[in-house]
Amino acid sequence: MPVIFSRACEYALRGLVEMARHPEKQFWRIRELAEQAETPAPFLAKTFQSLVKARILNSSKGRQGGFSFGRPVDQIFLIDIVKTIDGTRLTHDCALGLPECHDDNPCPFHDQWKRIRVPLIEALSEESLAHVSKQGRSCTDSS
Amino acid sequence: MPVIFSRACEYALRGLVEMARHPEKQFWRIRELAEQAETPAPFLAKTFQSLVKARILNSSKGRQGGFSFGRPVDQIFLIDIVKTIDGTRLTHDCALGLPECHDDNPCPFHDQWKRIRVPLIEALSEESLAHVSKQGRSCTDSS
DNA sequence: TTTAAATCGGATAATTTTATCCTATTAAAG
DNA sequence: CTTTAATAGGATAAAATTATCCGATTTAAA
Repeated sequence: MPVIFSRACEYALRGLVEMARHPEKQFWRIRELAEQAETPAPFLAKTFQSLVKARILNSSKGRQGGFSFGRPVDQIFLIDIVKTIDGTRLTHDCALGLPECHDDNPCPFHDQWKRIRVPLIEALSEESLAHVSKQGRSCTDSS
Repeated sequence: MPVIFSRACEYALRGLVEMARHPEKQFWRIRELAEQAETPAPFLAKTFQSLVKARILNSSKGRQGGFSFGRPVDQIFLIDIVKTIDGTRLTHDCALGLPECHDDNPCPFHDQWKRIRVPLIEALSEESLAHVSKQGRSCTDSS
């Protein structure tokens, strides 16, 4: 198991950050991007289809085609990407897997998880691709 | 995918909480416990083997056998259970899946994830089974 | 007009996780 | 001593996720 995001989501985030780090590039071909982000190209391609449907990315077929952002990177937030690919499990579901767990019928870990989940949602909602892409290092940067 | 713990870990936590809620019971048979915790019995049994190895549980074979706690429930912390079953991925690994990501070579999401992960580790380290089992409701309680 | 190069999307394969099964071992009850 | 009932652990099955493949479609260059 991955850490908190699915592999698909990890790969998408890595790819999108890589794109955001190179604003001079208009269109990214999936194979080049996958190489930079160190992700399996066909899997990243599949995942990007969802992001196109969600209007986070534009795609253009044919020669000179590729992917570009659907809107400015300071208007794309991590929560948009995570929800598109992983859905709402991280933001809505019970940490112990109990479907009937809600605020008015809490599982034993409900309050503790809520204290973690709420700041996590806030962080994902506030962090734009523009900001995140300026943090840390690129996958393929030498340390 | 589950939320943050693996299914195995979700089931273990639910089973252990159920046990802790009934201190009058000396030994739990796996089938009865699985029923109470609403988990698949053979899978819970497998998972409990790890907890026995980790000395969190005792087991006793044969007639009248079953599982009991390896130490007082106020000395068993959620982090012990999570680490036994899910290992250190939640506490150690990079949220973007990059193996080379560390404090001195951070991925773009490293700091944000750290701000979530550290309180999560603290919560898991401070919450004993004794405390958690007094929170919320049992799986099979009616609301 | 033809060719080359890109995504799209359905099908399939591989891997991991989840779930079950069965025999062996153990211990208490009869 | 035999039977019964429990866990241990290896083998297997099922399901979900991850990964790949290939033909169809699209677009620009030759």
